Amino acid sequence: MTQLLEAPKTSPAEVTRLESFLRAKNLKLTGERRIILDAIFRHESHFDAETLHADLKEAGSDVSRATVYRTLDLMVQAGLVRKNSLGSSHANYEAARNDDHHDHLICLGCNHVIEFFQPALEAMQEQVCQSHHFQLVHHSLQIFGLCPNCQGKADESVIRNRVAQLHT
Amino acid sequence: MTQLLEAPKTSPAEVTRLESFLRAKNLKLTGERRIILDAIFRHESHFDAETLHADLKEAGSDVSRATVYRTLDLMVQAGLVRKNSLGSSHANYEAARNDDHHDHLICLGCNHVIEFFQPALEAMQEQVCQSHHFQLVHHSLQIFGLCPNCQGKADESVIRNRVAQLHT
DNA sequence: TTTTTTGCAAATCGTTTGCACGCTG
DNA sequence: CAGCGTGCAAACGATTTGCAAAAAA
Repeated sequence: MTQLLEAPKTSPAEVTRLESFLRAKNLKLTGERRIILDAIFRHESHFDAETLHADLKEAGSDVSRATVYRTLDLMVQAGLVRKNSLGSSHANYEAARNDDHHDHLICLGCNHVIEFFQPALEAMQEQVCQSHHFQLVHHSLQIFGLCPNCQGKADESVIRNRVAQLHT
Repeated sequence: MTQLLEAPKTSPAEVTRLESFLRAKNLKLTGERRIILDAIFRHESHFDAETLHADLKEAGSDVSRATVYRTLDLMVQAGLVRKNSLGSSHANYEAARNDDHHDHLICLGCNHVIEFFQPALEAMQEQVCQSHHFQLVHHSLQIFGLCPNCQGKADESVIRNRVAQLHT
């Protein structure tokens, strides 16, 4: 929730990771890539390409929208960023700080996102795959509903409608 | 509007369900809506708006694309159709034949979709919600990987790339 | 008749791309 | 210097919308 306006300081670990990814692919570490990586890791939570682009502009870095998209893509490939939709029709991203895989609870009332990790759930998915002789590569679990704050307050029909429009 | 000539046979149950939904909302049962409902339930599996529109055209029913989209939306609200993305950037739909909720295994090699239902998995999601005082309304679980046929055959880097592009 | 629906085409939204120029290795 | 990267603006694909004409209640 805290918006950091100061102190960029991307952890050196991330820069290093990006560097080796780029080197391995004969790609270059440009100023724009540094700046974007930095802006990404300044976000505490989820963000989208538009927001990121706005952030950069506000910070005085006029990186083009095209470059933002291209770079986000690159970061995803490098494993530095994760991409989710969270039910919306446009992509959302989050910095991959550790290797902390998690799933999401998404509030249909206020759009608040809660992250959770449940090993038993993961294990059971593995099991499902095994029983179908299916080789698991990736999975996405999104749970939509109402956070404690929004329970009772939300209009039933509005919620129904939102559910019908979800892009999941 | 044009009439279908061959063995439509939407189960009367579906028509009835649509009728009562429409009546409850003071909406009208038009020829287009009948025809589209019919086309939807003729699909065994998943389909998208474009495909459905093409089907209709091929069958001689020239329903406009706009109406297809509008009607799919309506059907989702009526609970007659379910909407998923299956990882793609456009919406996919499937007729809701019973109340058979299920999740999906999606092959990154051939796009084959396998449906599964695992009660224990559902229960565990309920549990996660409870522990977060979160009121579950809807959930979406998609597992991406390789079906038995595609295992071994798929190019590692191609798969990696597809995963990065998933819209989930 | 009154109200909802349709078709059309234009508009939107998020994202991608071709190209000429600029920068990194 | 050879490529890769960037900005720009135009292109894109999926979906939505305003409006006048057409159909249902």
